[in-house]
Amino acid sequence: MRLITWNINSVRARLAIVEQLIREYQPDVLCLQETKVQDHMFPESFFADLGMPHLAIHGQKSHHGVATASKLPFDASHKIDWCEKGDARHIAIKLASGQTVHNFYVPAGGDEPDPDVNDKFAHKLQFLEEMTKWSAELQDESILVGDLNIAPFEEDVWSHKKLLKVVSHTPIEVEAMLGLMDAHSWHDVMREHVPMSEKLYSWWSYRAKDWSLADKGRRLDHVWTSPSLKGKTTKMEVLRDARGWEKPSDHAPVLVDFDF
DNA sequence: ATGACGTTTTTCAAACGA
Repeated sequence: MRLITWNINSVRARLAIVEQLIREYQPDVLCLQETKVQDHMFPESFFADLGMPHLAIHGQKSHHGVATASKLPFDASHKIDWCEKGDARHIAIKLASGQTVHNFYVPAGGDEPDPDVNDKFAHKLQFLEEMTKWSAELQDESILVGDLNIAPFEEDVWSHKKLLKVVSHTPIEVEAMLGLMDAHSWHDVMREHVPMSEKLYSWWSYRAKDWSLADKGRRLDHVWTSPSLKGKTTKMEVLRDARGWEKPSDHAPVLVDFDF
């Protein structure tokens, strides 16, 4: 089973590269974040024509939004309303093989890493707290993917020192993420395949003149599994090339092959 | 240190992203 997760930054604006990804990499399951489209306007037939007719979508106007597309039918889907905000940041499907795939878009958190003065950062921390409680009680064998908007480890960012006060790499967020991982003993698939001592990014700002040369990236996208699935992945690759495709997203897709 | 870019909307400016 090949799974790809990708923050697409508007699915309708990027149909051409979604098609390119599906044709070149043939995912069985494709998890998208920041689709930025209401459910009734989602390009369903576009995915069906590319061989992925089975969709679980959770969208809203303008912002956020997640969608999971599958080649094969899945058993069920559900969404969770985190922080009771009524926004679209999660969709889950249950694969025929038994595992549940949770597709997340965690709040970015704004600029100021202080929950007392920045409501967006407070929201991000509350979201992580709810995910932690949920993880502690989670029984299903699960795969958790998506844009979690935190780069937890030193080599997950281009400069640990320079980013310590930048939202996405601050100690308070990293602590929250490590607590979240601990709550279900979530297994970090990307770091299983790339040693902690090596740089590993999935996002590069649009604002850099030459994003690849400057290479000021961050690992904001993640693939985690329940501990029972540890060792069940045969390949992991950040599809960095896609960051350089025509009219790209600022995130690169992350591909993982499972042995089921 | 700043600003750089890109998408969306009852658009042509402002909010948001990270």
